[in-house]
Amino acid sequence: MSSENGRSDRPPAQDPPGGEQLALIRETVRRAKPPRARPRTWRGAELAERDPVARVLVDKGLLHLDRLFDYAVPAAMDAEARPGARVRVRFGAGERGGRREGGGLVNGFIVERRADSDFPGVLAPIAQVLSPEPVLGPGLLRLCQAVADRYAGALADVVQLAVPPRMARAEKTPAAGAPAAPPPPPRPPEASSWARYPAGPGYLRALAEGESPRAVWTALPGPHWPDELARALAAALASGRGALAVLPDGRAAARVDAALTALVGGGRHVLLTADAGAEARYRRWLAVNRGLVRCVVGTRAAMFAPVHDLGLVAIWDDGDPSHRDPREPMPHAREVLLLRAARDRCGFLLGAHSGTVEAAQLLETGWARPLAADRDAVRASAPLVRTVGDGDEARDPAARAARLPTLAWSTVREALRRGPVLVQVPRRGYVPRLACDRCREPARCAHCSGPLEATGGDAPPRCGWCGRDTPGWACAECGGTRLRGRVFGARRTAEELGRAFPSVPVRTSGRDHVLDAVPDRPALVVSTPGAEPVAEGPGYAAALLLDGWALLSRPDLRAGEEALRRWLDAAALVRPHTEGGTVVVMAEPTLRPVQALVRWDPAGYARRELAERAELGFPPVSRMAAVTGPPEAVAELLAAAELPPDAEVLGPVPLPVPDAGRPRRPGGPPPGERWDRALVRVPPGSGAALAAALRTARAARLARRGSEPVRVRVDPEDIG
DNA sequence: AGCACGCCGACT
DNA sequence: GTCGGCGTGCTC
Repeated sequence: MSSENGRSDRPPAQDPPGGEQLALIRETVRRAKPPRARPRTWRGAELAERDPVARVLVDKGLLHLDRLFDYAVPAAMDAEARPGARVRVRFGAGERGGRREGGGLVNGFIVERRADSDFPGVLAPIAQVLSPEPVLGPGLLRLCQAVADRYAGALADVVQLAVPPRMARAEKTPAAGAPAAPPPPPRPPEASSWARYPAGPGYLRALAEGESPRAVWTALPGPHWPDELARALAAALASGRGALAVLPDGRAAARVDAALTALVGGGRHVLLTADAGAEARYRRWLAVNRGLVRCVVGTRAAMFAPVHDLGLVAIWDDGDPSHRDPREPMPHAREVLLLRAARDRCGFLLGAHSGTVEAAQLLETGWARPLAADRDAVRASAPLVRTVGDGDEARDPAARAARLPTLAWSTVREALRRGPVLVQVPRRGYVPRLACDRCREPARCAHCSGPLEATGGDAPPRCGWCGRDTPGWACAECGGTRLRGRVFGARRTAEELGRAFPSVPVRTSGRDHVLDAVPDRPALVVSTPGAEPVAEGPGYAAALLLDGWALLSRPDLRAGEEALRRWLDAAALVRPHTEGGTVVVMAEPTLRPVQALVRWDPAGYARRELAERAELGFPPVSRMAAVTGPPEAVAELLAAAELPPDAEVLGPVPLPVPDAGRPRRPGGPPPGERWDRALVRVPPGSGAALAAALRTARAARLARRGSEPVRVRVDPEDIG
C-alpha cells in the first residue's frame, strides 16, 4: 500500500476478510473528520462488519458523472443503510494533505451493499441515512436505468421522476403493526360492456387466468370506458397479480378510480394524482412500494409506481400530450409502460377513442392485438358527424350574428331542445389574433408589422410585439378597415353564443375552471380541448367543433392526428345518432382527419399515417434523436459520437432565430442566437445504440468543458 | 457544475 | 521568494 496517508504500517487488529482495500477503508474512516453531529449522523467510531461499502447513486443529474460512487458504511448506520435507502454524502471534495474536506452534502440512494470497492482511492463515509425506507428497490432501479438508456438521459434524472420526495410523516406506520395486503378479489369481473368487443371477454379472461395479453383498444364512444378499464385492472388483480393504469389527467383518473372502487371495493388500489397532496401521495406510494396495495390508478408520474408482481400495465389516450413528462429526459408514459411490459412480461392495454401511429405500429408488428368493435357496433354508438367548410357562409342573420354557418347554427338550435350542447374551441382566451375581414390576410401592426391582438370588449386592437394600440387600422393588402378574429377563445365564443341563444344557460370549462359534469338539461357548454365536462344521462345532444382549420394548419407531423384525437374525445361525449346525437365540425371535408372523424375510423387513419411515416422514414417507424445547439457544438458532437453504422444524419439545419424581446422557449436558442438542429435516424433495432452513442458523446463533451450546451432529445416532438 | 491543483508572469 | 492568472481534470 503506497498511498501517502495509507498508514499500512499499523493495520487494524481483527480485520475481517477484505484485504488491503478494506484496511484502507477502515483507516480512511478512522481519520476522516466526522460531520457535524446530527441525528443518525456517523460519529466516527467503527465500520460496518458486513459489506462495509455502499454503492451510491448521487442525486446530481450531471450526465458526465452519471455513475455509482462507493462510500464507507459506519457501523452505526449498518442496519439503516440498506439498498434503496436515501442517504446524504459528501461529494465533490478534493484531497489535500491526506485529509478530506470541502464538498457539499448531496442526497443519494444506496443501490447496493458490497464487501469491497473497485475504487483505488480512499472512501468517504456516508454522512447520514435520511431514511431506511427502501424507496429505490432493485426493480424500480432497473426500470429507471432502462428509461435512462432509452432516452439517452441521466439515471439520477429519471430516479427523480420515479421516487417521490420524502414526507417523513408518511413513513410512520401505525403502531399496531404492519397491515397485511388485502386478498385478491374473490372472483374475476363480469365482461359487462366488454361484450361489445368480440375479443373483449377473452381478453379479460386471459388476464384473470394469469396470462399476459397485449392489446390496443379502440374504445367505442360513450361513457363506458372508465368501467371497462377498471374491469381489466380487476381481472389482473383476480389473478393474484398487480396492475397499473396511467391516465392523462386527474379527472380521468378519478373516473377510473370510482369505477374500480365500485367493482372491487376500497383498499385494493390507490389513486396517485397530484391533487391528493404531496404527503397523501407519498403515503399511498409507500403502500404500493411495501406491497400492501397491488393496484395503482394515476396520472403520468404513476408510470413508475413500484407495483409488485405486475400483471397488467394500461394507458388511456396515449396521444394526450400530458403523457410526456416535461422534465429531463422527457419520458413518455406509453414508452415507459412498454418497457415495463417487455421487462416484466405482463399484460399491456393501450386504450383511446382515437389512435396514435405508435399504437398502430404495435398492431402492425403483431406485438399487440386489436381490441376493437365491429363496424356495426361503431355505427350504432357514434353520433352523426357533419362538416362545414370554410366557404359555407352564414346566410340567415341570426347565424351571422353568432358567427356561425347556417348548418351549425340550426343544429345547435335544434339540439338545445333535447339536451346540452358542447362547443369545443381550440384555445382559451380572448380572440388571440386578428385578420382582415375582407381578404383574411392576418392583421399587422402599421408600425412594426407585429400581429394584432384583440384585448377584449370594445377596446382597439393592440400589437402583440410593440404593444401600440391601433385605432385607425387599414389592411395593407386590400385597404379593408374591418377586423375579424382568427381564432375565437372560449370566453368570446361563450359571449356570442349566449347572445345568439338568449334563453339557454352558457357554461364554460377551461384550464382555470374545469367542470366535471353537466346535467342532462339544455345548456351551451363551451370548452377547450381536454376540459370537456361529461354530460349526465345519454350524453350531449350535439357538439360543435369550431375552427378546425386552426388545429390542422400547424406545421406539425402530428397536427392531423392531434386534431382528430381532440375531436373524437369531444364527440365521444355525444349520444349516438340513433338517439339524435349530432356533431358539426368546422373544417374542410376533404381533409383526411375530417374524413376519419365522419367515418369514425381512427384506427384506419392511424394505419394510413403509419404507412406514410414508413415511406418517409419518420418515427416511430425509425427511431430519431434531435441534436440542437450552437452550430460548431452540434457538428463537434456528431463528429465525436460513435453512431451505429446504420445511422443517418439529417442536417444540420439552422433553427429560426427567436426575436429579441420575446420570451425564450425552454430548450430553444436564446433570443438572437443562431442554433442548428440535426436529426439522427436509425432503424428500430438500433435505437438503444443510438441513444448510448449520443449519451457517451455528450457526457465526454460536458466533462471536457462546461460551456457550449448541446441538447439531445430522443423522440423529438416538434419535427416538421 | 464546483473545486483544487499546477505551471507561468508581476510583484515585494 | 510569493501571490495569483485560469487551463485541466476529478468528484467515492
